[in-house]
Amino acid sequence: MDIFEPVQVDPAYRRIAAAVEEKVMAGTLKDGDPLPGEVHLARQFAVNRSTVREALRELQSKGLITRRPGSKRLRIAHPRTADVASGVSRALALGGVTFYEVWEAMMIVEPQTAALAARKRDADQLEELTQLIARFEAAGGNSREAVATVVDFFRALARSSQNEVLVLAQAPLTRLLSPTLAQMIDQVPQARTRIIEAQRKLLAAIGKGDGEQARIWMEKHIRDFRRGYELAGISADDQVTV
Amino acid sequence: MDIFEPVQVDPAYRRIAAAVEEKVMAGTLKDGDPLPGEVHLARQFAVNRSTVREALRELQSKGLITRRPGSKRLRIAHPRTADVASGVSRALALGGVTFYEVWEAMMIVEPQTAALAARKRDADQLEELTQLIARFEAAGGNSREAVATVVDFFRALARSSQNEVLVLAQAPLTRLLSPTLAQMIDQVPQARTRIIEAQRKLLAAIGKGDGEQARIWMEKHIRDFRRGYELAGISADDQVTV
DNA sequence: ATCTGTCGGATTGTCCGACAAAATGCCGCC
DNA sequence: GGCGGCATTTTGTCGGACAATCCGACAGAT
Repeated sequence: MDIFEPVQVDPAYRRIAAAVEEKVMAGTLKDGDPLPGEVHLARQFAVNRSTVREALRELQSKGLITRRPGSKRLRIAHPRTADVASGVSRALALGGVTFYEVWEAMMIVEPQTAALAARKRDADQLEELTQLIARFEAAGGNSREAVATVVDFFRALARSSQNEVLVLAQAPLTRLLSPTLAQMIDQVPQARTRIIEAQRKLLAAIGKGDGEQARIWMEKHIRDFRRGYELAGISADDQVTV
Repeated sequence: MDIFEPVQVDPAYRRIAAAVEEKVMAGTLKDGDPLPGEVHLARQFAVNRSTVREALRELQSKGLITRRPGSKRLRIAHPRTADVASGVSRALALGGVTFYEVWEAMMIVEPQTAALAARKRDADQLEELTQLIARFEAAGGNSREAVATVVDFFRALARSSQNEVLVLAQAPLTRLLSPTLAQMIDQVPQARTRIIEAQRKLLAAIGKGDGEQARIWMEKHIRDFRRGYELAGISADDQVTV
């Protein structure tokens, strides 16, 4: 009986967006290429400017086109990690994901990422990690800055794994954790020193290229997070927020 | 010297989108709630309908509002896994991620996910996995259908882990792998039987609640993928595509 | 030669009004 | 109560308009 699929007539703005997206994905339009002006596009697609603009908004929110600050021209862009990660965390938060689920995912991803990083890191990244530890120590009572540093540390570590997929997978996790992380750093006195210790051990292991040690310390580090959260009175069943 | 940050004045359509998004995230607008009509919104925001429409396109592409098929009314929606995953895979493909990176990420995520699934699965999910194996066997020479089944198997397995984060993390990976997976199934004769064997062993381990066995078999399964790709003449350094 | 002020053209952000097609709602009818 | 038909609403798209502002060029000042 179901021979016919529901016919789908996409509105013009959607097809225009799709056309541009297709050209971007195919590499015809490369990163940084300037997009023609709206009137020009409207003429090309034989469509009204308002219609083009709706298509552009869609592409813009996908991160496929962007405007350099203080400029009018739209340019082709490749979505940055931040763009995508924010979408993922939004979806997870709306999906009612609990703190435990995020933590569990981190327990799976981070230790192995650390192990990889230990094997693949280069000198620059080692240097960056070192500086981030210093920055965390310097942050002192400023919990916002402290959290930002921890997040940066995780990200730098993921980048050291030389695997862009892991960088992207990890970004939403830290983003979802950071609000409560701030809370924890404020309320649990020993949190700061434990974080520093873990980061130092991680750095040492990564510096030596000792993947197994890195993995073990990262596991402790993440486990510590959970203990810290419990001490701060945050339940594992609480839903994460953005 | 750099005392002043670049001043940013968001255009109206962006602030409107942000206003709606804020209400969604705060839970004021819940999933399924109908959105007022465009003219109504335009009056509320004291702005032209065209401006509202641009804001709506942006929200739409974020998956925060959607239209039920064959309906005119826009409704608040929570982004589904598919929405977000497509954005992630787009970003990864544009980022020039290689097949090896995706594979490596899968080697990290999937075995542990399988182990979790073995511990947490319920009867329904076990049943679903069983049927998916049957569907794969039935697919026969239809490589499109076969690939779709493999992807569904991975997804069902991730869902069995009862961890929505893992479901979301895994979706882009299989999506990026599937084009080449089809190629491989077509070209490597023994691929099909090996996949079936791995799926059966996985199902058995998960059925018994044996996490360790599930982990081991998933590891073999993923490793097999790589061998299969090599046999099909796909280099690990090839960039993935969507 | 470099910096500054100015000017015209191009482009964007926003508005207005309009219309056909499709969906929704209402109403009378069976 | 269910159903067909008509009026109303809503969306998709169009055309045109205007102020703000960015861009590039050009001339004048230091």
